[in-house]
Amino acid sequence: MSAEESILKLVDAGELDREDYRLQDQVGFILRRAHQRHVSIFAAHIADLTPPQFAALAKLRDVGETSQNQLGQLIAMDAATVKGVIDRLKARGFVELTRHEVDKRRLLVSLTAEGREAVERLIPLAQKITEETLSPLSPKEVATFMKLLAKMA
Amino acid sequence: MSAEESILKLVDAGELDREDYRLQDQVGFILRRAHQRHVSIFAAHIADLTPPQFAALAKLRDVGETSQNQLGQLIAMDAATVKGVIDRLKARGFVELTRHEVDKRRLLVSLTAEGREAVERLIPLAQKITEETLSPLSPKEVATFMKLLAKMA
DNA sequence: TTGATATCATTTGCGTACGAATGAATTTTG
DNA sequence: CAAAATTCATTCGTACGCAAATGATATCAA
Repeated sequence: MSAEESILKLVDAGELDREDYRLQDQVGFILRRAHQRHVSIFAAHIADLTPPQFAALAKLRDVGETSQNQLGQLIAMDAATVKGVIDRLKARGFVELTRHEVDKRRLLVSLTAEGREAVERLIPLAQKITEETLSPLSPKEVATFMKLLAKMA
Repeated sequence: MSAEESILKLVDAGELDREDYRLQDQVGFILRRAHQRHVSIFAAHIADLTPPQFAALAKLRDVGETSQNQLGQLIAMDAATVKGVIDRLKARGFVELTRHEVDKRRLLVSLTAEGREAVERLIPLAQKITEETLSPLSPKEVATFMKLLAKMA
């Protein structure tokens, strides 16, 4: 008896319980695996920086000086997480922190020269990472996938 | 001048550096956000269990008793991660651990009655979670998206 | 059979990720 | 203006996620 037939038999018998929910078919599960795969590809190309750390640097390159909180919003990290990421980048000399002159609550983050040099150098690698992550898909599939993924996120 | 024109001007001037890599367009970044969103939806429906914990329970329901390592492979978790997840499920009384009689290295994991009751009760909620995660997409888009996501993961 | 290899589990260390609580500074509002 | 509400940053606690090292057990091969 094939797997198909086996399932149909269970349906008939009203014993589908074990068949109607397959973990490996759920978006959440596959999303998690896709993300894991990406992180692994990232690490293979950029060993000394994590994706969140690179995201912070790349975004700082775009927007220049911002507060820690605002940077967090731009790269989808809550305040507690962003703090850790920025702390580590600061320890490496990639960013520097200054208090906002007017609003003394704010902590302004900006790239150091070294930080800027690092992002510029890494961006070509980041493009390769994106490419490799999407490599199982054809160009047309990539376009479709990115559109739908963005719609969902 | 529109943003488009502004970019074109930069291209002409050979100053495209800041425009040719946009973090928010990279798969890795969007994948991370999509995953975050899913986890958040999950938590809203199932507050007392994390997605990895539920994954372990759901898979144990499918396969019955397995070793910790093998379970890890089935749910895409390395040995160190799986240990923590199983420890917490054990502390809650959802799984029980026994040494393999023949191969004394192996630690067999299986659902307790309480664990089984919990999964069965939660599966309908998990289905809702999948639904809600995919809700920004039309049924046709869902089919396309799931196919491509699986291909990529 | 024994010595090399492989497998299973555990531990350590580091880095996200986020809820909740706290305190300082700012803004809103009565 | 003064009290209430909000914002920014920090800290604590919990939970993945993975690399690397370790120890116990099994398997393979000379």
